[in-house]
Amino acid sequence: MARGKVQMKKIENPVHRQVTFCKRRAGLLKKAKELSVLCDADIGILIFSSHGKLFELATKGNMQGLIERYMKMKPPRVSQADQAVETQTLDAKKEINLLKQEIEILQKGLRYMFGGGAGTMTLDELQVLEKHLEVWIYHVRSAKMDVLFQEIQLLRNSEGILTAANKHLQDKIIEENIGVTNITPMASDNPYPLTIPDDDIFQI
Amino acid sequence: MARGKVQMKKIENPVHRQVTFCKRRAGLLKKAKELSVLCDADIGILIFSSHGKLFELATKGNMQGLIERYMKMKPPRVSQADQAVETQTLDAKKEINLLKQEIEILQKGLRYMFGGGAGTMTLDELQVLEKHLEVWIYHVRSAKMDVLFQEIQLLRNSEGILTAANKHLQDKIIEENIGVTNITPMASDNPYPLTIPDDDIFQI
DNA sequence: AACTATTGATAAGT
DNA sequence: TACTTATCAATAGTT
Repeated sequence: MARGKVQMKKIENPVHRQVTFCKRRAGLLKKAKELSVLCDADIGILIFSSHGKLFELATKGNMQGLIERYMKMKPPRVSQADQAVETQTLDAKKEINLLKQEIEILQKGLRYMFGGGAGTMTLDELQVLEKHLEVWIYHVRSAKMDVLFQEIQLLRNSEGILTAANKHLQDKIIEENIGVTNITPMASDNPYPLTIPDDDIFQI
Repeated sequence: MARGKVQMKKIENPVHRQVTFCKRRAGLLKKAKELSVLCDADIGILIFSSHGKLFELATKGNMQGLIERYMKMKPPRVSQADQAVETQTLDAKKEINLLKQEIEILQKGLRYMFGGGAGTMTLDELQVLEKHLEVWIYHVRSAKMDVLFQEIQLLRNSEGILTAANKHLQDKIIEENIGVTNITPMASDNPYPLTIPDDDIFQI
């Protein structure tokens, strides 16, 4: 280069080094672009400055594509993350297969239970299976109804207790109003508490 | 450069282009090494020739490390492959959950049947089971209908053949009655045989 | 692949 | 930071 050759070693003067870095970096990228155009090559350049700043060039498309292409050609090292994902996917597939098998078994069991034969069922078998299913669904609906009735019963019980408690309270209030006419009535108290009352509610 | 400037466009002559590619590639890599040494930079270069051949340079350590460093600094875009894997994993997880739920319900259904309706299922679970059973029964009924329609079709075909055969027989009888008046008519024979007639039925 | 005329890059100075 | 310029390096075309 101009005004004296340069020693092939790190430039010690930081200012000088920074200037050279800028100049030569620009030159390198220019050369790369030229090579890409003249020879129809696809070139990617990554430059990390000594301070960790990144400069990049990708002559065609994007750096990502270039890196992926590079990875495809040199896939020896598999990153931990990739391995983890791979393992995860394999595990998932295994689990899916196991679950499917389990379902298959359960379904076969059910079919067997209901007298249905293997895959292709005859009209009679279908008839039987339908009957069984109808029975089953009837039971399920019954169970559902039971649950609903239980809840209704519970609510009714609660209602009864609450109503009784309320009545008791109202009586108390009337009583007090008769005894001491100047006392403010408590009618504005919530007569329907939202919780089931404790036993001591009757000892007010 | 020497002996005339070059146009900044792809060199058409393949031989010429190949030579230039070699020369300039060497020059580019040399410049990169110089920059790396002089300015303490970490540089990676990927060059794919127009024929897809890969040339690479990593001034410090290896290209993998450089790429990983690059990825850390620019992680915004997710590659298609990654996205696909991600989707796959999610799908797998979804499928697993669905299968698990199905198994759960089937198992509970079985238990319910065997236990004669022990009240171990919640209202929601009963609801789901009922839905499943409805779907199942729907499928069974569809299968049944398929079988029935097939049989009807078969019967209709048979009916056509039998009707034709019957007509033929009746014609034969009328014919014979005209020829020999004393022969007893065969009109009392069952005009609709229950089996599909053999070919020789026409040779009576 | 080697040569060399010429262009391009750039180190140092401003 | 940008411009200048002397000098060196890269290389296009040729052998």
